[in-house]
Amino acid sequence: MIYGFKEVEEKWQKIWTEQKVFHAIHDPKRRKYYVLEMFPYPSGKIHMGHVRNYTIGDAYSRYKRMQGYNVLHPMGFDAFGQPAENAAIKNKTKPDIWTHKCIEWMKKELGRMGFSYDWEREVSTCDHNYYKWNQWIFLKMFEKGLAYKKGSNVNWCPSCETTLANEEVIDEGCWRCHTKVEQKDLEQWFLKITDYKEKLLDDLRQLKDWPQRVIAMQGNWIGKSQGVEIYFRLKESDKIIPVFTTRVDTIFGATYIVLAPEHPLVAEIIKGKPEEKEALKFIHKVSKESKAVRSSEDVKKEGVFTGCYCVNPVNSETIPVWIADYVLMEYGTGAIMAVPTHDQRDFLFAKEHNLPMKIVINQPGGPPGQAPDNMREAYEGDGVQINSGQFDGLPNQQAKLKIAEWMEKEGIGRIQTHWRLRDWLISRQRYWGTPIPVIYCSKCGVVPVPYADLPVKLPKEAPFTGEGGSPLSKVSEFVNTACPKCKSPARRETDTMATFFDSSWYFLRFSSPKFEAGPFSMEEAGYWMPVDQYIGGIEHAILHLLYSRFFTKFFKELGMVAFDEPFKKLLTQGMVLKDGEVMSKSRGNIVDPDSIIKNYGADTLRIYILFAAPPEVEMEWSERGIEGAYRFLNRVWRLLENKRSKKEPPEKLKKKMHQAIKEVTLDLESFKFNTAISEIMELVNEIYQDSDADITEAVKTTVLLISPFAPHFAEEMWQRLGNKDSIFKAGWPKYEERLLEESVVTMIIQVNGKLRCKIEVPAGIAEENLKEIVFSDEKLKPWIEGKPVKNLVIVPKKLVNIVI
RNA sequence: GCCGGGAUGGCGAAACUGGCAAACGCACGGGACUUAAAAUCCCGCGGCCGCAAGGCCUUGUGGGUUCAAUUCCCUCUCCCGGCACCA
Repeated sequence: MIYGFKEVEEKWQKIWTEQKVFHAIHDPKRRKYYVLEMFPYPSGKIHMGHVRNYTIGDAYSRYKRMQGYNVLHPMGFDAFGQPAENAAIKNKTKPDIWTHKCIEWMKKELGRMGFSYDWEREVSTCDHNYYKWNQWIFLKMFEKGLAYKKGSNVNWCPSCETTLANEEVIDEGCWRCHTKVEQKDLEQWFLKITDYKEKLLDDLRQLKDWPQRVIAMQGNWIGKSQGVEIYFRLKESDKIIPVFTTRVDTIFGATYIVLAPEHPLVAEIIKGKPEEKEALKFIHKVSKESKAVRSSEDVKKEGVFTGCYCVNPVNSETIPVWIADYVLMEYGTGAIMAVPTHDQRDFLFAKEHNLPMKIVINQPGGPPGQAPDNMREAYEGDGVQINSGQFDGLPNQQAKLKIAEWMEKEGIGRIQTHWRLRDWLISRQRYWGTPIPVIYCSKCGVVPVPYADLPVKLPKEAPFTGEGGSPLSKVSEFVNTACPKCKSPARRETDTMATFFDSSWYFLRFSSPKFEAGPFSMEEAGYWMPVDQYIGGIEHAILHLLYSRFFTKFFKELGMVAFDEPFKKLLTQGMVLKDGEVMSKSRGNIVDPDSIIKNYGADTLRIYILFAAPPEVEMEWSERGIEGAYRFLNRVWRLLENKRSKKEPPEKLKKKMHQAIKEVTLDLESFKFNTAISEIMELVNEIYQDSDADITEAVKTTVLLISPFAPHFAEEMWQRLGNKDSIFKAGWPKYEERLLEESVVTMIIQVNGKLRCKIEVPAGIAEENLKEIVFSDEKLKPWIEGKPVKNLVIVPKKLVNIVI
């Protein structure tokens, strides 16, 4: 008998849909559980990555439902974005038509996998009922000064023809198309995420159930570094040059200072100096170098002397001011103090340009008072201060604090913190996104669109030529409008929002997807949120997860939510590989989930993908593995053929059954689907061993345990076992600890830590009796006979270790 | 360089708080059933020595703690990821 997956899967999918089995109802009396998987971009086809992500979430949410939780498990589409525009250009269609078609396709494919979504809560970010609230949120941020426009040097992807946020630049390339990113000076809209940097960093500590690496990545990205800003006064003009350092303990060793070539003071201080010409030449040369070239490590550090001197405020020494390409304007103050003896970069530069050096930290164990001339590299480690005035003799870590405090008191420095995180650039010069709800009036300036006028709808038509420039700017009916304040002719903003804006709060919308008085109902969000379990790819470790945390903190400030963090637990699932590589069109190694569903059924695919590896590690695709999963389901299916025996099931089967319930339950709690399934396999193997007895209970249990993983299969078997109602109403099986207790236990007998034999004894055996049995054991004789026992370790019910 | 993660049979992996290393599956070998094949069911399956009983070795490297280490501590190597001329 072979399991007819096709009919079975279609049958149950139809029943689930008709009976709205997965519809979540707001009910504060019940305990809720919110399981969410990152919603997909509707490309039209689901890939194995989606299958893995959504199977994990589905299995877990079905399990939680069976445990009696009121489960929210919604799905939607991150539907704005560039591929729709590209498709429009390529296929001569419109982005919204293309997108909606893709959504339909994808819904069908998701349906075929048997995922238990509440489709009544579906949201699509390109729907104006959704993006209206993007605009509303933007206006709120604008009111609070968190959304602002400024001209600056921004990342530009020449292929996508749009600006990018810092977070979207990966290895100097565009996150979407990998094209090398260029720098451009443009006026753009930013969100002041930096206002939340401290909370974003500190609250990472709350996220106990997030993967370590995601926490680490966000921490790195936010990049807090504590140090001191020191004021150097120019010798001839009294102008102050602030520099930032994290090594204030080395300040007495500063023998020159260096400005970035772009530093605003440079032009002023070199003016009229004999060095001016050389300096200008150098600055010009550096300005032509790309960021990538300039920051590559093997490039020699170059620089020129400015002709100026300044004063080291701690010891009044006069030191020269240089310009060099290894100092970056974007970080710190764009100027550094150079301590060649204790910073490797400064060391190399000083050697190259014959600049003076002074040791101020004594290397422990090293020759005391070593001359800088003998140094081969800078000493960056800890040690004791020397040549540092009143701080001599202090360990440098202590000196760091003392010097900083002293400098603050003297007014020559200030303790300061620098951050890597920059404000979030959200303007995109693209059509298929949320219009930024702002109007430019020649009289009134930048005017936000009044709330009552939302949504600012995207025009249905726009010219998609692929020739660059924002398509919206070419739609005159859209662009030309009246100023909301003075009614005179005005222009609309034609940039749209980055799509990461859309996805920064969709999890809140799911709580009340049709709410009309705001982005979400505070009452319903208050019940469902935060997301209890979030599941998605590691590629969003910074981007989406950081932005969502930022939005949540903003909503909290507005009093719209009561929590700090949107996602309580996070699981980042591993990628699905084929032949050791990521599946991709360009590699031509894609396995289409649909073909697997056709040949083996969705349940086989689900079981396979959960069984092959733990969810968070990458897994290698294996056709053999699929066959194994298929074989396993059929093996379970054949249990239906079993002739009903009246023979009492043996003790070991009952025990295995309860053990399986226990293990599967524990494994599910910690997302160890692979071992959960292996435990069910063991149970099935045991049932086969005892198939001459009455196995009804054991089979029932097997089907219940397998139901979160292979839901159609389980429903069908459940029905054939004589049950009328859906298995998902049956409740999660319970185990009895009592039945798991062994009356006879196998104990391991070790001699000097080495396994020598095993004995079976009653579980509650007294130590004295145990010793007696052990020491009279024939097999042990050769090992212990005639040797004095030095120690005897007894671990009850487990082992005895005889030390001789 | 800093931060985070990892390394276990031919392969994917398992081992709870330190207590039988390799569960479960894949691949492979053998047997049963069959005219035959497929499917299925049963058995074997880390390495070395041995007819066997059994013994010795084995969780990237070297060391330590412990009666006992895949697990804890230190050293090193390699792999993956993030940040980085970041001052």
